[in-house]
Amino acid sequence: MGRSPCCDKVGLKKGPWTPEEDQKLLSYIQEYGHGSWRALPAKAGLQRCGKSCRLRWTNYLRPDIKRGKFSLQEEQTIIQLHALLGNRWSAIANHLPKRTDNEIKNYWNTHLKKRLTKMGIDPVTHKPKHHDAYGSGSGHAKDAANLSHMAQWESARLEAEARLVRESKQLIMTTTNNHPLQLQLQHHHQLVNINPSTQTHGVVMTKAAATTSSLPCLDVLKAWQGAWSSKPIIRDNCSSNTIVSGMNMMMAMDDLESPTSTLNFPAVYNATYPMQSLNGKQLPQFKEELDSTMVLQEIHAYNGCTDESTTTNAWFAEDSLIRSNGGNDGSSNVILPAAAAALSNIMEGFCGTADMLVYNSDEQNIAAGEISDNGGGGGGGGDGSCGRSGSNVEESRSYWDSILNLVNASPSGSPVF
DNA sequence: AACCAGAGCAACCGCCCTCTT
DNA sequence: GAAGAGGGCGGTTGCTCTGGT
Repeated sequence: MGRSPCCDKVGLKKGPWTPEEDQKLLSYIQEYGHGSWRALPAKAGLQRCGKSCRLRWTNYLRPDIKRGKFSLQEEQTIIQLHALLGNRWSAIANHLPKRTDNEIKNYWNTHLKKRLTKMGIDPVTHKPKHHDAYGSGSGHAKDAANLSHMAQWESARLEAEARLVRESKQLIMTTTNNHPLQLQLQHHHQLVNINPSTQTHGVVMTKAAATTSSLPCLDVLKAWQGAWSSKPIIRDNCSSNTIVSGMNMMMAMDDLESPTSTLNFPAVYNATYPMQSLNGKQLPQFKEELDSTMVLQEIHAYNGCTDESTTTNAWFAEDSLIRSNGGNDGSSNVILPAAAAALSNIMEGFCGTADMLVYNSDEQNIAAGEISDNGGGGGGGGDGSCGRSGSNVEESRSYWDSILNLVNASPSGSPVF
């Protein structure tokens, strides 16, 4: 395809905009709207290409733009969303009212990236640069500090991912069934069972005996396995196949890697995800694949599933799902990368890898180190050994409240949440 | 006061996607 | 279905500002 740049016409001005040009553009758009950007410059009497006009408008002249220093909350939000979304600045900008993607991108590159680097956190992966900060041998104060910082960032990421999963679930719920969702994760030779249908409260994870199950949609899962050749096993109680998914979900299990922080989903998905083609159809780009409904459709198409209620399996590790679904306890049956990712992080918290925040049932009441235990021994995360101090809990709670409020207030058409 | 280096940011470039014909 | 137009997006560039010497 390809086409020539819109600015290659001779005589078109480039470079910084003058106040006069700004005024012309502003006046024209206020009176007529921008309409076709390509046609706009001539109509507005500007010697600029349409693209330049559009950029000037969207990044600078638009009346609903807030300029100036970023607040602490905005910074935190950017970091959180960057951990989740990577360099998808426009998506991030959707959650920062009145900020442009360009501004956020610049701010990230000039401030936040450096700050994270100074903290010993890789700004790309949002992980500590020296991995053994996780290790048991990190008795040094430096490592402890890193761990603390890292836990904060990881918590941020967890929150965002969980949010994403919730939204995905809400989409899918419109198309699904009433089958209870039950999910088991093998963790260090023990199964962790998540069964929202039997729990009304909190993230419930119980260790259970290993079972064998079968699953109609095994092929899809095998594809996942190929993509992520790590060890974890995911079982689905609704059927009887053992599903082996190397999904990054499992990274949390043994090597404590986590998904989205280490890898941007889009990049990973597009570059290495072997399930690029389902039934000869391309899976949606990750940009859109957050629209889980589309993924659901693709997977159904691939599996030839005619009955959504019985053929696929949903992973919903997010608290709102797991907490009482009331009569709506149906699992939507699709494997969502985001869901798995979030689950991995919940598991990560469950395993007590850091003083991690873990969701409780009330999304506005996130407690540090708390996790509901379905009577089976919730593991290290809930024993308080890795919890924050009380004041820090409050601080974190407050922080998350603000973030969640922000995300909740996100535009409905947001491509992310 | 002059010079230099680094930071900050507006704007450009080019790729990609979607929509229209 | 193919091709082109329009626009969005992320990466990069280069100018300006600021602080240090």
